[in-house]
Amino acid sequence: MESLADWRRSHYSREVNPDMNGEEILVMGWTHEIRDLGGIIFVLLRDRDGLVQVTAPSKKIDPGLFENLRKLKKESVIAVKGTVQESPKAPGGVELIPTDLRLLNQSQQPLPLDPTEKVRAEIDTRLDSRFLDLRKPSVSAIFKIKSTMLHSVRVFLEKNGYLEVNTPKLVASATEGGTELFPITYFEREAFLGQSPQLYKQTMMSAGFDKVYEIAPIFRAEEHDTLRHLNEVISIDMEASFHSDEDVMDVLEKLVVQAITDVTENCEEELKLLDKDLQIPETPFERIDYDDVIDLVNSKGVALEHGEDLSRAAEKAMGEAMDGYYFITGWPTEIKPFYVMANEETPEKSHAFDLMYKDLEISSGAMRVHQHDVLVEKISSKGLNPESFERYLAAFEYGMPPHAGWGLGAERFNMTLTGLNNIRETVLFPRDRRRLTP
RNA sequence: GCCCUGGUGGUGUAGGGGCUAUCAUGCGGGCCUGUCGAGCCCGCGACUCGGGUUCAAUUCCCGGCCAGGGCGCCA
Repeated sequence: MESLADWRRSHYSREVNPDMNGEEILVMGWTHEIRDLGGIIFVLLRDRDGLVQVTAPSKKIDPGLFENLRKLKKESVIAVKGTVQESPKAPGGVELIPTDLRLLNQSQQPLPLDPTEKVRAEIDTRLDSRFLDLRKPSVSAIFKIKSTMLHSVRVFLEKNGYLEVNTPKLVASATEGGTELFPITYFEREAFLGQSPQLYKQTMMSAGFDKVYEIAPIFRAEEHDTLRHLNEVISIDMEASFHSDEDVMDVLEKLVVQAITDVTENCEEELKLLDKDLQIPETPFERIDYDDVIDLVNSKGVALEHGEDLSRAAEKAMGEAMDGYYFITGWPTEIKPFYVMANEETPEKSHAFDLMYKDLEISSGAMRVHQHDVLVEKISSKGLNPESFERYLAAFEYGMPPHAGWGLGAERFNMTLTGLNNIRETVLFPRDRRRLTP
């Protein structure tokens, strides 16, 4: 093992090109593969951006260096100094003729999975050795796309006057109802992990922040065991004063289109690695009323009664009938949370909407109740106790503006960008019913 | 939580009441100067755990644990 000392990377693999012929460079990374042909050794060095071939012909390099290259193990960390050589025979038309090598850290053998992907591994094996799994270019591509998407979302919202806020994830009580919460010990009291920033972002409307967003984890203690649920996910949440449901649906579809545009422009390589042909959808997205959803689903032979949430079979039927992104509007008031505003003329219908991608719900939102007395009434009618919402309700007594907002599941959105069907793939270290490590 | 399916070298698999347990990849060693899923030769490495049936269980039965898929819950 050798020390890094004064060696510093001069180039990432992706930056090495034939125009640099003759240049002295220094690359650092992992030995992805070693092909020892006897008189010539090829070492594929991998870094965050890709691969570069180090070519060592025995006659042209120092014998000691040649022996050290021969002894390298897969996935060891190395730094290579060398001369860039333009060569039509090399991958990418360029290779590095080494002049010096430092073995910075050795990797044990055998590896718990194969980063070259010659032999595939199951998701469980992959998650157990996630650090190695993430070295695969096709896996890290998912997170480069996620990073690009999140950056795009932030830029879009900032440009549109939204303020990024951070609300507590340690909360005193079950807020919205609906989902189970994770209880935790908070000194001498019981507390919970937050299921949603909903009540806080509404409070920010009363605080006069006008337009806010938050990108943060939410926790759901449901024992679900599916390809599209996790117990910890990232929620992209926004709330805007003096906005209706229609207004924030416009914001949502513009944001989705912007993120897709940015990903197609900046993640060409990553999309190719994932074999995903990402198309920019047209706006406005199709809007379909809940009543029509019932009819459509029933016409497909799937039973669904008015007043029911969509079953999995109903979602699948919708996925077959609809193409890409679409909104479901006009949800029955009774199956939506207490903070959702009912329609003025037809109070059995609400101002709530879901954004779907084929058979996957990726976002839901609504225009909210902003009148204190109506809210108290709705909390009671849901079987909840208004007294436990005292601090939240106070914000509605001193000038709460009309407002609307939504929450977009970052991982589910990412699934639509990458074409993956297992949500676990889109989280570095997923938390599901069984998995709490690594 | 329910239903279905499965658990075989490091990884991914074939098989199946008595075998030396299949193949690929990997790993170790050897040969090889243009590999790019390099090639060739030699070698290494495995039946989820507990109980039962049986002369004999990795194989059949029961249970546990774990996993995959579906559903439910949920977003």
